Amino acid sequence: MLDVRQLRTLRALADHGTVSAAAEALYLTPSAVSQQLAVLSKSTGCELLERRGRNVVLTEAARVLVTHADVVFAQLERAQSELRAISPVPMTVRIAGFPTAIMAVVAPAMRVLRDAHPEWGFEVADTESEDSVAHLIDGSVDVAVVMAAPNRPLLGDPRIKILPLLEEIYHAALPAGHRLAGAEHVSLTDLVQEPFVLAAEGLSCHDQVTAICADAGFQPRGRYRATDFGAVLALIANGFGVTLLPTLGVPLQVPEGVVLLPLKEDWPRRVSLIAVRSGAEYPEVIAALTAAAAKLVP
Amino acid sequence: MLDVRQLRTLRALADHGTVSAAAEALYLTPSAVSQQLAVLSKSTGCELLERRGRNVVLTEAARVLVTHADVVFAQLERAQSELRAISPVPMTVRIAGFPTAIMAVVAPAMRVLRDAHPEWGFEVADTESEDSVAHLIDGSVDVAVVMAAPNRPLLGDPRIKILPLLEEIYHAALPAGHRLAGAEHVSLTDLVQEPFVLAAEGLSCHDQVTAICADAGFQPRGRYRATDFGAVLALIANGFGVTLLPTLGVPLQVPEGVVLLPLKEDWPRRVSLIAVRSGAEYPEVIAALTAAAAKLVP
DNA sequence: TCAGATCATTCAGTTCAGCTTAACGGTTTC
DNA sequence: GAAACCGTTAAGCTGAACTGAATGATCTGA
Repeated sequence: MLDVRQLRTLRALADHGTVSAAAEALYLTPSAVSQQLAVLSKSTGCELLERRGRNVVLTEAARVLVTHADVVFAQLERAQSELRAISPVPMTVRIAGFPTAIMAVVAPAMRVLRDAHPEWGFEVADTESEDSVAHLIDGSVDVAVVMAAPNRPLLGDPRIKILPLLEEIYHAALPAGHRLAGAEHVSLTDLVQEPFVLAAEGLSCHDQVTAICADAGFQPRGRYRATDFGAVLALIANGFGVTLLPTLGVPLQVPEGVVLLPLKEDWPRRVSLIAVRSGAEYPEVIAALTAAAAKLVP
Repeated sequence: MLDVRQLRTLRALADHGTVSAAAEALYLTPSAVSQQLAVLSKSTGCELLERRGRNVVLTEAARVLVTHADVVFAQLERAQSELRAISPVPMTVRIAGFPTAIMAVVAPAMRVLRDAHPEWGFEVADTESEDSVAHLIDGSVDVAVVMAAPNRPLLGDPRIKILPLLEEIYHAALPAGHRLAGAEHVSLTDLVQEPFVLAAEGLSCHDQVTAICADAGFQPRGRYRATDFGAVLALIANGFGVTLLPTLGVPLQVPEGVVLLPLKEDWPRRVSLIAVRSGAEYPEVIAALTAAAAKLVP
């Protein structure tokens, strides 16, 4: 019978592309990965790897096997998930999310869950969405709140189940005395010449704002950088520029000297998703997150 | 993550009822089984066994786990089955069947398969249906041709997939000079006083005939026993009694001195089934068996 | 064009998970 | 009440699976 450990190794190879990378992900040496796959190949009677230069690629047989393996993994998750619900050992939920989601959605949801299940343990990780999904797959996190993005291939992975969470619109944050501050709403085209206060490069908030501006046909000028929204707003309050804030980024108390106006356009939207491992779907956690999101964006 | 080997052990315990019996089935010591299940219990956080006197019984959690495990096993079978089809290593099909089925159905079907796939290997086991199913489950056989019977619980096992094969009627075999030998057909009630030539006790043919007679309200009298149909018919030809033969038991050449007459009643029927492991369904083999059966009983 | 870097595999040596053996306590049976 | 049986535990051992070093093949950049 097929060995699930070997299937897991094959899966890691499919994920990471090279034996070395798979080995690293599994905390093994390349040697061990190579040996495991050799045994698997022998036990199935199929060639699974094909050398392509100094690398290897999966054969058709290996791809078929990976597809089946994913179903097995999901079923094992499902079993474990159901047992966790039966088990007297208190459950520990490990949640990953991007910073604003944790503030606005995860934390309130966890409060509800803690009140309902005081014995549960909670772990929260503040990670960018790519990392969240990777942690989901390697099992170090159970539920992830991630942002939808076109270039996020892992969200199509069969091992991951995706559920919609919320959709945010953006607001423009302006200094109180700004020429546009009196309007009902602001158009992106109004902001072409404005100096922007942006998040640090590499953070998703930075990428999002620049992407939105790029879609609108300009590149945001901005000499000021700050890592969190509080700092960004403080800079804006003092007249250093403007920025775009997604709904979750709007703090409960808008600081003095900052005006938030909805965008005239309705297309720059930020879609957040819940991601869980297929089979291990934590229905209560999902329900709590969804409820918390519904309170913010009904 | 759950260990499939441990799940298999739990399954064996569920099958065999006791740790000792499960151990024997797995070619392990009871100690090993106990230890595996202890580890599984710890890793799930659930009690899986409950002592009941000097035995153990599965808890609810364990039963849930077994249900999930069966799905995993089937999926692993499915993967292996698909790879076998891709593999360049020639397939070996291991078929078990009861004696008459092998003669009448399995052998002709295998001939067709061998002509289509000269490189395939074949192994045939002549076993009673209970054993066939057991071998199917323990993996030592791939396809089994078995008889349906009310007291055959394993046919409801989720690890086994059942397909209809054929339905036989019975014939009465009489000596040529017998008082009933001239009739169109014979009723069971005509045979109440007749001496029967039966198969050896313990063989399914014996049980079937006595069961049919019991249903008709009498116990077959019979001092003569023989293990195979040829011998039975030879005894009948020499006037030692009568018997009931299912269609597959009717040899191509009815020996001189024996008359076969259809039964007037249509209810003593023998239903044969194909059994395969869920997931490993050998479609070509099934097709060949079904085709061979259709030739016999259109 | 060649040296150095990278990658997968092989082989020998080692380690530890998981087995067996042996001993024990509880339960049933005669 | 002794003997048989069953499951669990403890101790020790074995082999499957890992590591590490060596090899060959390939790619890259100077």
